Amino acid sequence: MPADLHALQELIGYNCRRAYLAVRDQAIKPIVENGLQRTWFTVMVLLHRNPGLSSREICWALGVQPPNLVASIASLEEHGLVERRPHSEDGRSLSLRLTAAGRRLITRVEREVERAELRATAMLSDEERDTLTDLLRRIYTEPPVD
Amino acid sequence: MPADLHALQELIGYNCRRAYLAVRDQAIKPIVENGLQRTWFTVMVLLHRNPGLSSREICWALGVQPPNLVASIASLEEHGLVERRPHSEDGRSLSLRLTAAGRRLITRVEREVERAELRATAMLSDEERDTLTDLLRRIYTEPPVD
DNA sequence: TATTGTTATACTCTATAACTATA
DNA sequence: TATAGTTATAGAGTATAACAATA
Repeated sequence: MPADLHALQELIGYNCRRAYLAVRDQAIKPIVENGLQRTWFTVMVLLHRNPGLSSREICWALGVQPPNLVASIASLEEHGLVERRPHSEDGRSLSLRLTAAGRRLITRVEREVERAELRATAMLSDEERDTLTDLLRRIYTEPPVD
Repeated sequence: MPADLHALQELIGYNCRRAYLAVRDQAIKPIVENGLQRTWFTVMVLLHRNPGLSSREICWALGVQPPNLVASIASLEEHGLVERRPHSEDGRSLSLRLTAAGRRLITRVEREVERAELRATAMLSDEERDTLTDLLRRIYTEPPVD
């Protein structure tokens, strides 16, 4: 006897969360198979398009707190995927960019993650997938009333 | 100088997660203001429509592991919101249902959470909100290819 | 032998306070 | 004084192994 989930499925937060977990379960596979962690992947995608970002700028872009990025960036540097340089204008900041190895790796992983996401959402048409992405983006880019 | 988030915003998982966090930040307010935790709220909504569910059935419905529900259900019982009865047919199971106080509380909180979700998604029309909910639900109810 | 509820445990993710060095 | 990066730490959330009671 399956439970009646109707009341929960009316909640937008519940649906976002369940869909996120379903997509993540697929997308995480190529990430770990290539020796990365989820946070590393997100940081690397961001640095790929935005070389020279500081740690603080990554925090703003991803909505995470600075202390939670320290270990990830240190690991990325130890693995030779990211390098830290002194910022040219601000002695407090460190300028982050992918190494050549980092660029090679993230190019491949990004492609594999996109394929995994397509598999996880194979029940949607291309148009439905575009609609979904647009609606979701509007929720977190347009600020709430409160 | 805002970072170029274009590559991340192409990823469905990233968009689901950011939208989920934005909605959750609003929906959590009436939950904690009424002395509940997020997990308690979800369990209570489920029990409201499905009196008599066992702990294991709640795990199936919510996609969580049994050990992670033990503390929540114990707390709900201590607070007089949920009661455990021996299952009529299976001596191993415990039948869970809301108390009268639990029903009164979840009725109010559910209404307030719905209002909070509407505020968090006020930039969408009613039709767009329905479309979004439908697309998200299909992702986690229709199983992936793998 | 299998399942329910449970304990113990560990690992990840996230949040806050406080330090240091630079501005 | 304010900010960037960092340390230490604590709290959620989630996962697995193993046990007793029941099937």
